[in-house]
Formats: sequence, C-alpha cells, structure tokens
Amino acid sequence: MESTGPGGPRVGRRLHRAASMADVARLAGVSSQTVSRVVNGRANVDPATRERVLVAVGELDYRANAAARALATGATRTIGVIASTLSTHGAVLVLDGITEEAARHGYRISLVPVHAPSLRDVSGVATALAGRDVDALVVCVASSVLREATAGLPVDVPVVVTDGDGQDVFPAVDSDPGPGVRAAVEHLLDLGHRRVAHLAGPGDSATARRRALVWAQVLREHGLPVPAAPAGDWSAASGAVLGAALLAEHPATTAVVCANDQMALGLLRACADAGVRVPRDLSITGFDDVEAAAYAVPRLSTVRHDLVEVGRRAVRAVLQRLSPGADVGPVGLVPSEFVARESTAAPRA
Amino acid sequence: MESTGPGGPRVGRRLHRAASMADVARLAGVSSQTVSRVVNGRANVDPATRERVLVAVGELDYRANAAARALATGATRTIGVIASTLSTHGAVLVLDGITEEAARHGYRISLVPVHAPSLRDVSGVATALAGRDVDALVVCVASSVLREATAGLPVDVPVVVTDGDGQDVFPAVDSDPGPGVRAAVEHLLDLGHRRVAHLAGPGDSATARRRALVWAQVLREHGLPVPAAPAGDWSAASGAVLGAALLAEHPATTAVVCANDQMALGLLRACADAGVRVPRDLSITGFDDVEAAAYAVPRLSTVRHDLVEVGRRAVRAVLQRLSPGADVGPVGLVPSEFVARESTAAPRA
DNA sequence: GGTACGCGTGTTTGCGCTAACAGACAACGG
DNA sequence: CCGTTGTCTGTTAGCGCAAACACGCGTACC
Repeated sequence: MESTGPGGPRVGRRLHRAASMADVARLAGVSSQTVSRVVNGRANVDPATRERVLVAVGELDYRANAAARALATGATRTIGVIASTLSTHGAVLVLDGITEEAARHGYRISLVPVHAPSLRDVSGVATALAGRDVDALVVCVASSVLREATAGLPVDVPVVVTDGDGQDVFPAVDSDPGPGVRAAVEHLLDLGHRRVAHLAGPGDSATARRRALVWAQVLREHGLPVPAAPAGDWSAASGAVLGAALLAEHPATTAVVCANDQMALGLLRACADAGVRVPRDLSITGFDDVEAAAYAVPRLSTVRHDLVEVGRRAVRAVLQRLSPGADVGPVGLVPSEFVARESTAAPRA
Repeated sequence: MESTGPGGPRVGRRLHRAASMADVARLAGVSSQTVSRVVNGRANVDPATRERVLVAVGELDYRANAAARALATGATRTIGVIASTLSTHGAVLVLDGITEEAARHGYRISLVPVHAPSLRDVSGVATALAGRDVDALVVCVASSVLREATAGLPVDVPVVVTDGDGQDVFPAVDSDPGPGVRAAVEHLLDLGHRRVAHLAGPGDSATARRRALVWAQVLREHGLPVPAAPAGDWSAASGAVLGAALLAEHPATTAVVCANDQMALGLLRACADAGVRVPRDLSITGFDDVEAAAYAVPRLSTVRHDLVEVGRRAVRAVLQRLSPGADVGPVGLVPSEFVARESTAAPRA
C-alpha cells in the first residue's frame, strides 16, 4: 500500500479532479499528444509506447472530456432527436432503435422535446438546428409540423425525418406500409368482403396518409368503391368513437382496416358495446402489431413492421451524410407484412 | 445591400462559421466578457449596453457554444438518463416527464442505453458515471442491476433511481403502489372474494416486489391465506402463460391482482381460451391504466398512477442536489389510485 | 554517399467560453 | 476634499483536447 503523504489517508479528501490527458502523459512519460493518439486509436504509435499509455490510462481511470474534444474538433458526436411527447407507441420503438444504433457508432443521443400541439416553443429546435450542440438531427414529429417550426431557420447539420411526406428537403426514413396494407386489404377481399372501410390516422401524419392511400388504391384496383375514411388521432378513444359512428351509419360495412392497433382496439370495444361480433359480423385489421394486439379477444389481425429498424436506419442515414464513403449499413424503407389472426373472417352470406 | 468584397456575392461560399461571442462583441463595440454577462443574464450591465448586445446577438443569430461553456464552467447542463430498452410502457412515460422537466430547467437529456439482459456493456454507464459528460444521472433500470454494473465505480454526480429497492445509496423517486393496490385488494374483498391471487412482476424489480408486498399485506390483515405469486416479466405473454397455469392448478381462485395491465391483458386472453368468463367466473385487476386497459373487453379495473410525474420529480430531485437551496418543486412518492371498471364483480355463490 | 522518405514523437496553437482580477468613474459620507 | 463604496466594463488566463507543423532518426534507393 502506497503512502499518501503527510496528509494521511485519502479518506476525507474532497472529490478528486478527474484525470486529464496531461496527467496521463506525465505518468506515462510522453507528451499529451501521444496520449491523444493512443486514445483515439491512431496507428502511428509504437506498440511499447501505446502499452505504457494504456497502463497510465487505467491507473488514473482516465476518460476523455467530451466538451473539450467537441471544442477542439468542432464535432460533438451527439445526435439530436426531436420528438413530441413520446406517448404514441411507435415513437418509442423508433427512439429505441436510434439509441441503439447511435451507441454502436459511438454517438450520444440528445433528446429535444417539442410540446406537441402548440409548437410555439421552437427554441429547442432552433438551437439544435443551429448545430452547435449536435452533429445531426433525427426528427420524429410530423414533417409538416417541422416545416412550420423551422421556416427560415438555417440548417447547418444533416437532418433525417421519420415521418416525412415527400415534400421535404430532408431525406425520410420510414417503414413502408405498402406491402402490409396491401396484403391486409387483399386478404379481406379474398375472404369475400366487398365493403372495406378505413379508420384513418391524423391528417397531418404522412405515415397515416400513406396507409390510407394504399387501402384506397387496392380497392380501386379491384373496381370497388372507396368509402370516406374518417380520421382519428391514433388513440383507442378515437377508434371507439369513429367505430361507433361507422357501425351506426354504415351497417353494410363488413370489414374495417384501421390505421393502427390502438384504434382497432377501440373499434373492437365499440363492437362489443354495439353487440357486433368480431369476426362473425365484422372483420378488423390493425397496424403496428403491438403486444396487446396479439392478446386481444379476438386476437387482432394486423400489419407488422419493424420500427426499431426504422430508428437504426435513421441514424445510419445521418451518419452517412456526416462521413460520406463510410459504410454504415442499409438505409431505406423498412418493409411491412400482414399477420392474419382471429379478427378477420369471411363475411356472413 | 452591403458589398461582400472582391469575392463577389455570398452565394457559393461554404456554410458560414457560426458567430462566436467575439463576433458579437465586435459588432456591439464591447468586450466579449460583457457579451457573456448579457447572455447569462447577469445584473450588472448597463441597460443601454445590454440592448446593444442583444441587437448584435439577434443580428448575428448568435447562440452559445455548449461545449465551450461546459469546458469553461465544468458543468454540462445535461442530465444523463440510463434506461434499458424502452419497451416497457412505463419507462416511456417516465422519460417523457424527465425530458419535459429538464427542458423547463434548461437542461439537456442524454440517453444512455444499457443492453438490458447482459449488461456486460457497462461502458456507457461508466463513462456517464465518471461525470464528465453529464451533471447528474437518472437511472431507470432496476437498481439491483445498476449496483452490479457500478460496483466499484466512482460516482461523482448526483444520482436518482426510479426503481430503487431501498438498499441503494441513491435516493429513489417512484410512484407509491400502496394506496392503489390496497384499494384494489380491499375492493375485491368487499365484493366477497376470499381467494385473491397475484401475478407478480419480475423479481429483480423493486416496484414489482412492492406491489406484491402490499397485496400480501392486505390479505394478511384480513386473516386470509397468501397464495404463492408466480413472477412474470411484465409482458402479456407471461400473463397468459402464468394465467393459464393458475386457472388449471388453482380453480378455487376467484380474483387475480396483476402486477401490470399487460399481464392482466394476457390473463384475460388465457381466460378466453379456457372458457372462463370475466368478471363472472374470475375478477381481474391490472396496474398502470394503459390505454388498452380502458378499452379491453371487459374494461379492465386497474390502478392508475402518474409516471410522467415520477419523471418530473426525478429531475427535480437531482436538480435539488445540484443546487442546494434552489426551489425545484415537489419531490417524493407519487400516489396511486384504484379505478374500478368491468373486470371485477362479486364471485358466484 | 547523399537525397528521399516514412515513422514515431514533441511543440505550438487555438477552439469559445467564463472566472478572477483590474481599472475607470460616479456618488456619497465624514 | 479625500477616502470609500459601488457600478459598469475590460484584461488576462486557462478549461482539456486535437490539428498542424517541426523534428530526429532509421531505412531505401539511386
């Protein structure tokens, strides 16, 4: 046990200042620049020297100061994530994927909240966009909303949106509802349904609009009429309200494609209240394949898509723009697939 | 329009360097220190001077460089949030509250993921704990897990846990399941149930253990036997499996208190499969009051608690330790309450 | 035998900001 | 009238790191 000098044992001293690169350099008998090289994994360091530095690093429990590094390099190694309230299930999965992939590439995640409806408070967004605190931005709010918030702001960093509507300057990464919704509608059509309604998501969500578009498209391809699709807000409550209205006003409807599982669950509830049996009297499909869908009574037929993967790809997309040429992995639309369970069946003759 | 010199118009120049404090100082005709004072809201600046600086700030669209500030002050104004995968519904709400409250106090949120099960990869946690990148830490993983991960690591920053088990050195902020679970069990007892089972959450979760404790306590207070409570993992799947076993092995059970709504939903599913009618044959209560609970068939009686508020208070707790004396708002346990709906009724005679 | 080059390492400089100190000037009291 | 106090502002230094450059040495090559 080494002596701690005249001051006696270390106990009682106030929290030690964290070791700096200079401390490591002194201990290893090299310059701090060499320490920097070792820490950053540069090749041109003698193996013996590297070893000595590494030992010193371990001894002092040295960890690089992110602020100093950011100041010196101009890069923060942080990705900002702009999200409104995380309440919708999907946003969470995307965030999960973002976090995971960012960590894999040595990036931190900085969460920038926007108070959803008002969005008056753009300050956080503005700061983030100015690019001093983050190297890149992943935007998880409806891009139309974002446009309003950022009109006129300078954008100095790569941006990717996960709910883009194709009208952005920013590239979009998202799951492609096409295959899943198409399969869902065709599944219903194959079962013999001729009047397939749609409970849509909010109009300001590009994802919601895209799902509605595919549903309408498939109906049209089969020469079927396309009923008006009332728009909800992703919630079970809206599904229940819209569903009750649909049951009352359009009793001829035999199948409903819902914009997400929550709304489908709400519709399921409305059916129970109205004495409509599922799937005997009405077939229902959801979207997202949340856990509750698989355990609902009846088990909900739905569209599965990998939102975690969307998050991962969003990160890859910004990373790609940050360091062109680097291989970051696949970017692009994530497919979706229909999962048939119990809530869909042939209509009664 | 000002001349841009022999270089011609500004178009084509590469992205302008962001304005620094020195730029603002030059434009306003003051020293950069004065700019610093204005930007940081110090009192001792002449109103006229302050105004001039503010104009220059606006003109140059100046925004402070967080890295430089952090380097100079030693404080990052960032709160680290350690969360395993965000998959459990509750974690998201807490995160939402954390983000909101942190923003209100001018703090950023840095998300530090831990790959849930293994936790071998403690590097992120270690770095965060070393305190160079964050000023404080909110830990949203089971604290027993945290202890394992941080054994021996120096902790230089305030830490608050949201799933503490009382054995930590770190203060805990959480919702208090006591009132809600007690009310749920007493509600069932009042209805006439005498054999009330419990589907517990994972054993490594302090929150889960506390819910089980209250359930057992109330039964004991009423002189009732306390059946063994099988432990699930919060998922509907585990609720379904455990529920099926319970129905098969303990047919005398007339009521089940579930550790959360997902497991209750799984149990509901198991009942449907086994031909057990709810609430006629079996009463069920959940915990969390997720949206799907209110729309389940039957509507799930459950315990409501405000996890967003837990997140807010967690932030207040660390802020309080960061600046003692400052009034940050209420800290402490968040209450819970029982919500009776359709999944509970008197047992059949 | 000299030029050329590559490699490992050290030195200098500056990123943008704030703490600490220093100075100028006005108001005020003894 | 001078010291004292207080208010506003400027100067200097340094936070910890990495970029750019300089340097010494060995090796290859003509």
